[in-house]
Amino acid sequence: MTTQANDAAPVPYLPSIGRLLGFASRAAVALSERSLAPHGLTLQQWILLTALWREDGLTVSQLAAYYRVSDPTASSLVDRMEAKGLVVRRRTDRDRRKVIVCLTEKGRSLAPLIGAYEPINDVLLAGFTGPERAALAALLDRLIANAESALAKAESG
Amino acid sequence: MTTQANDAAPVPYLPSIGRLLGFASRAAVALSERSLAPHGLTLQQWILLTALWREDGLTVSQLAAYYRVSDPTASSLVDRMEAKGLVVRRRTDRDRRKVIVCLTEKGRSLAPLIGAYEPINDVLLAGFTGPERAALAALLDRLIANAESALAKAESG
DNA sequence: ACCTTGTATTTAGCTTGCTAAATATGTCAA
DNA sequence: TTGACATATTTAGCAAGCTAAATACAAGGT
Repeated sequence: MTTQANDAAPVPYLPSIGRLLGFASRAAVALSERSLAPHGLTLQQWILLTALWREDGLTVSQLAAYYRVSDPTASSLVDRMEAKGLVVRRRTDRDRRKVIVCLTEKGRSLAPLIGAYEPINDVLLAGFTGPERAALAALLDRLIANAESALAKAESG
Repeated sequence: MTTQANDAAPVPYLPSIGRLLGFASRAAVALSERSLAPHGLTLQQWILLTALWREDGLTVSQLAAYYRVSDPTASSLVDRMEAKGLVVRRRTDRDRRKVIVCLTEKGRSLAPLIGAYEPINDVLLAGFTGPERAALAALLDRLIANAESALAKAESG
């Protein structure tokens, strides 16, 4: 991707929607990281913080569900956020299996960044009309539902 | 994500298009891996093979451009494909810096899988009309172009 | 010939995602 | 109460993405 003085014409793409989603997702992540890096956050850390800014003390598996990743993924994200001093883990007394994740003063102080998605959306969706933005979101929602139902079906069957 | 017996209502999502793309992309990857695993391929390996099936002997950076990933990422994908016996690396004589990636007999024998994206598309886009499929692809293309131009602009500026 | 600059790839080291398995705690029935 | 099962989290180990830096070769000017 970096060094490109190639003579040959590029191989054409197959019309695979999964590939397109991958390109779009990576590009969006790269753009988001660009805005968040000055604040010392990665996109994933920002995402978990948006949940905690609205409701502090969520459990690890609630955070995983919010971000739709596996529990181990959420757990290791929390590891790094704890190492950065953004959150602390606390065991609950009601159910000692559960670990709730609580904002530190430092984590809370970044709360104004909850609106950081807006300028990023504006760049990604530049030139999109209102109905086009709504259509894209709706189509993606349907695609996600299709994928998740297919995955769930294969699990049980 | 796995264990879900939570009492509390989930924290609502912010309308971040990047988040939505991430969900969609991960779900699509999971679904694709499901179809390819029986053939011993990951999605990423299948993607690079689709390029080689149509034009054998591409260089590492041509493969990186095709998949729109960094050169190191492509290089390590080729490492694993070589370890699996799907491809071999060969140094060119015209320019001894270049490494071309060539299919082995085993890699070539999987070529019928070049159509594997079709059933996956059908699952992801189940219930989508033809125009909706076209609209989604067009919107994603525009979003990708927006992101890449913003990234390129920031680099030079 | 030599020195600089550019190009192509790889190496090193990090984050993020996954599954499978380990650990710890809770729950319920016999 | 004890044993079996369920739930919540973490650990271990892997694949895939990135940037920065190392390596190796090419090309051009002096």
